[in-house]
Amino acid sequence: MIETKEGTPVLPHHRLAFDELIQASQKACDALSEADDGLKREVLGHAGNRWSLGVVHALGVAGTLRHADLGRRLDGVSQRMLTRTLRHLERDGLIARHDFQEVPPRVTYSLTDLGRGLLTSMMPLWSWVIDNAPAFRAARRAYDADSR
Amino acid sequence: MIETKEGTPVLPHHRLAFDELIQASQKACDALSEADDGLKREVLGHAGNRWSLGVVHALGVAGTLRHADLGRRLDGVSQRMLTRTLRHLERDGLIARHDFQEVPPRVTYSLTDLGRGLLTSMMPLWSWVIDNAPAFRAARRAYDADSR
DNA sequence: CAGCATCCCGTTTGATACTG
DNA sequence: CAGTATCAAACGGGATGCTG
Repeated sequence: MIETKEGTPVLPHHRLAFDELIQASQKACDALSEADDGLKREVLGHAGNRWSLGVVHALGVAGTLRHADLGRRLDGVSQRMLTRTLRHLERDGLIARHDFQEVPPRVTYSLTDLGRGLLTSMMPLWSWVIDNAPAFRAARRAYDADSR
Repeated sequence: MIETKEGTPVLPHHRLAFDELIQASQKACDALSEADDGLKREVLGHAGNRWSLGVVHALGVAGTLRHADLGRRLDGVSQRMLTRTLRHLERDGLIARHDFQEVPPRVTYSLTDLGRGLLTSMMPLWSWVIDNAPAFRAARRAYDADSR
């Protein structure tokens, strides 16, 4: 069983600065719930997707890339999953697909303004994950050690 | 086929402010790749999880909640999925579980500092999604109309 | 080159019933 | 009350082969 550990700080009451952020978060959630609850996870779902963030990031850095270029930059991706990912991102308006209608085929992908917005909005979260990577690993170890 | 539409602004070159953010993103990605590439998606994967964000948010607002309380606040969740979600969040050190060892059973959950950090770091992304929800729906409609 | 079709596997999610 | 057990369905992800 997992108990509250002395090393894990669990404050009985919130800090004031955090409370303000919670208020904003509450408002944000309510606004989303009214509009479309599914949309939230659908958009944020790209974060949990294995390749989506890699594609968005690669396009952000390179500007415009072809299918094969992306496949080379994303280590281990199959054509099938790359195509699927690109379709999903395109469907959500995050990337733009440009088919030159040539033979041999030439298709390029680039970020839309929406895609750039997502990338920039992800930045704080991104850096937070990096800063707290050690904390995550420590939590994992503690959990695994405890459940043994 | 989906072509680049006139209504979808696709800049051939990047804007300067965006470029700087990309630089930072590049650095962030490199830092993560060196450390542990899997960790990134694993942590961010909570965003794509159906109930994780709801749990984190509910605990952020309420402070401390019991299993049944959470079940009531998350509309449509089954006990099974709630338990699974709580275990995953606990394993990653985002929430703390406190078992009072009483009869009848009493178990409470609350955010750890790490969980609070995630919630606050998600805020910019959160509000961005809300601001751009109409744009997403428009993109969806355009895509669906085009692929018909 | 871009990407679709097919088959396959493991995970996620859920409904229902049961337990300490 | 706070779970666990079980079964079934949906989805994500990958390997391979084929097409315009």
